[in-house]
Amino acid sequence: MVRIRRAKAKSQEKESEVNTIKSQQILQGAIQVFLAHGYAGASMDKVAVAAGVSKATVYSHFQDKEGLFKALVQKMTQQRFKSVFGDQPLKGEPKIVLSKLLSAGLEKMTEDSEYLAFKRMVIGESGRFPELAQACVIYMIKPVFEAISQYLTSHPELNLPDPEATSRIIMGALVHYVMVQEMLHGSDILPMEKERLINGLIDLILK
Amino acid sequence: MVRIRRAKAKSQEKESEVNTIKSQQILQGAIQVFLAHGYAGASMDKVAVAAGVSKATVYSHFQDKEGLFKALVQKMTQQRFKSVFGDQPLKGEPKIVLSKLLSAGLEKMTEDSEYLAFKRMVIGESGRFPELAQACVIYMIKPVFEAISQYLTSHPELNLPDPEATSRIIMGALVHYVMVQEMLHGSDILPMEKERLINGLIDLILK
DNA sequence: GTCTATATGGCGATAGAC
DNA sequence: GTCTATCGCCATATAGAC
Repeated sequence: MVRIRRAKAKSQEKESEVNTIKSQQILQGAIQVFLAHGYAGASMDKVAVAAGVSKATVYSHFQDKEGLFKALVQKMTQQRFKSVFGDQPLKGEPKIVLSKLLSAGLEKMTEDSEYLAFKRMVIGESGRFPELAQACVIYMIKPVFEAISQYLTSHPELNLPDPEATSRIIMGALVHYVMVQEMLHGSDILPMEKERLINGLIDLILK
Repeated sequence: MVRIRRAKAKSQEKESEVNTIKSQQILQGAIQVFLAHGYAGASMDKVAVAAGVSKATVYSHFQDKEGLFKALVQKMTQQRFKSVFGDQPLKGEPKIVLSKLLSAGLEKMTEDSEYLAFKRMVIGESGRFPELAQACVIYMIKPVFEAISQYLTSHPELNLPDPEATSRIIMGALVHYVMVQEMLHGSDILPMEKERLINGLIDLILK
């Protein structure tokens, strides 16, 4: 896993070519393979086939397997945030805004199987690739946390003693629900309608 | 990954020998290796070395790599539940009981690095081993959910319209907190004291 | 730049000695 | 039952032709 590099290795890619069509084509193939098999289970042969190029071409665009993996994760983390949260500024009456926001978020997370596979992989590899896990926190989790916190803080009529803690609770409830129902395949074992979770949350907040 | 078995393969182990000292010794070595490297990254050679036996001995106790992995996960899921939840029947004044329960649970989860590694692995492999993920739901998540639900339900003075949803919210807040701070190494990026989360939760519930 | 072909090594699994 | 030795395969990574 950890490997010696020539001194002064240039971050992880060949820099000048990161955004060529071929590079994107390879990354696209790599996404399929890594999401399906995980880091260790993904082979550079499969990536090459999925991308429609030869294995040597993969190595000419990315330094090695680890570099390809890191480029892949960084790319996905950044392109994910846009879709999870619309660019809505979060304004309006709390009960309605929260209700819409939470159900939209839940729907997005449960429907999007690529998102599920991505989260699985990042969590699974978070012990061996801590920087990638942190990138996920910075680019996906933190922005959502800050948006919700800001909204809650700007509504003092909610009487929340700690809006940031509340924001964490909201995110936790949603993400954990998706984790149990979808990622861990628990929907038959511990069934619960999405609406119950959302209403339960809103009740607690507005009560 | 999926492999053909002789017809009538006996579940996954050699049954009569599951609880021999050698089997436990092998499982102990396997735990170290699988938790450190994940399923695909773990090799039977490493397991044999970690267990202090030869590779052939590993194969004489477990049918193959997949069988060993499944035995390992089942063993860990079951031995975990005891420790996460003391056998306390959850009685007493809500504010105190909840406060103690939540902080004890958080402490256990954040401190126990083996628990973190185990969750990482189960989630990471949940796409390729759905039955193992479900075992985790049945033996670890469901009992906790039911204990909390039962406690909340038995305290109608809390005025909770949906104690089961509330139970989910509590678990979600705690588990997600641990996931962000510890598993994803986010404690420097999104810092928050445990007490703030717990107090935030209790405020919402008792409010 | 991209290919085919290959080197080098580790992997899962088993045979056969004891 | 447990070991050592080995088989056959697939992995990462690169050399060299075009």
